[in-house]
Amino acid sequence: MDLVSPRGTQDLLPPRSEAMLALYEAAHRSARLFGFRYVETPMFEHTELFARAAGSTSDVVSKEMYTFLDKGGRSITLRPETTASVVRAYLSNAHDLPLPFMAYYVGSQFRHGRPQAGRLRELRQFGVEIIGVDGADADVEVIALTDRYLRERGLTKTTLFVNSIGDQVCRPAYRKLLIGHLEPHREQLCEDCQQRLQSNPLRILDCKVDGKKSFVLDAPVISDHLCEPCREHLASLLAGLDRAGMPYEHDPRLVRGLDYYTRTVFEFVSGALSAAQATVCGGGRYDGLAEVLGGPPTPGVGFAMGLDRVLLAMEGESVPLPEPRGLRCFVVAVGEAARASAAAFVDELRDAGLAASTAFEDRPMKAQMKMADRAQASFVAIVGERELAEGVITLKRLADGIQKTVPASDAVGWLTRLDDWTS
RNA sequence: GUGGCCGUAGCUCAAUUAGGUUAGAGCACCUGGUUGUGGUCCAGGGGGUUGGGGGUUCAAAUCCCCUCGGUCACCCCA
Repeated sequence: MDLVSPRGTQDLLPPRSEAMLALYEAAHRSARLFGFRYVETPMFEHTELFARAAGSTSDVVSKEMYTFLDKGGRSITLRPETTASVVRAYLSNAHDLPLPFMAYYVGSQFRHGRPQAGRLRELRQFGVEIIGVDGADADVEVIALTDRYLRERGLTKTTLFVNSIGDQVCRPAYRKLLIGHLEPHREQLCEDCQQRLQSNPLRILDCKVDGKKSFVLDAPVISDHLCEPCREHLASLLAGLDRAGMPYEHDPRLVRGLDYYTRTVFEFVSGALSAAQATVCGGGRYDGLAEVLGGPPTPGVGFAMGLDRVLLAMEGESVPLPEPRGLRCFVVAVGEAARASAAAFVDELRDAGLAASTAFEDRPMKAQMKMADRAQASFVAIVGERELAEGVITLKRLADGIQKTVPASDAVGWLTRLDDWTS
């Protein structure tokens, strides 16, 4: 039996697992701070949901999905992203949900690509969606949440890039214009871009190979060819970011792979990660998605943040990972006879809300002290024959070795009112 | 999914250059340094089918093939 986890997955163990947990907890705090409500959607969906939402030409759909037939013969896909699920869930429950619907989620996504650092087959994401608002203030709000979250994690080397990719009105027209500009140079394009000329010409602008060629640099950019409503939306977004004091770069070549994006697109890119996987968070507006899924026209905007990458970026910037709080007190029982009293004291501590633990077996005191140390306990309580005889408990603060013997009845108090230890 | 690099104890590595006796070290882990005190120090100990399979050879960690995994770039995205 091979004991390694499947390709592209990882076991998160202490202390890294606890750093990830801290990211989850912070995600909940941040989202709720902005008024988002927690949602859970299924880890798998009917394949059709993702196929319709993302567009069958996108890479995510054409080659990265974990798709299988269930025992009823249905085509099922492990979620590669969650926006489509949230919108589906919204549409099917719209009659009793408030508008705007502000939802957030935290969880795993699955994409079958070739793994490398910062690109896993099971990846953890934190995301939010605002459904039902078409004004740019909603866009500013989700960006502000991301910005705050990343800053509070201690990241300083991230840059926000924004752009507008137009809507159903101006994008097709721009697309035609762009193809017209590039068509005469077809022969000079790389193999990929010759394909993209029909499938996704906007991508050619940020192609690693062709992006620097003069006829590509001269190509028209979408932000110069937006329709009036889209132009206003972009202006309003940028004004909002300025007002909120968030630095950004307007990158007219920033594009998005999923078909449902309209108008606003944005990315937070970390300078602490290798360039190919440096996007820590991506998002944008998807005003066309609800209709694609068969619902009424419903605007939406959101982001998805890759928490595995956030963790890597923190490590890359040498941000100290949040220290998990250890035990308040490890209770050492000296001798078999003391174990019952020790167990009772542990229970008393837990009743008082203090994390406490003790050895599961009668072990030498030295070994128990070592256990306390490794449990990162702040204090050790010693319960032995002497203590039992006198009705006291010996407390030791591990950081400096200061030790006090106190009445057993007040021991919990000593471990609660830590200011008594200032001596 | 395409191409390059890599794969020795839990971790970081040595031994691979021209195949040659029981594959080493540091850190980590466990146990001791007597009778009630962790984190330091000292001593000892456990742990490796050299990712796996096949081949060449008297002999393979070392050479060849396949495979699995990691990593970097691409595709694309978080």
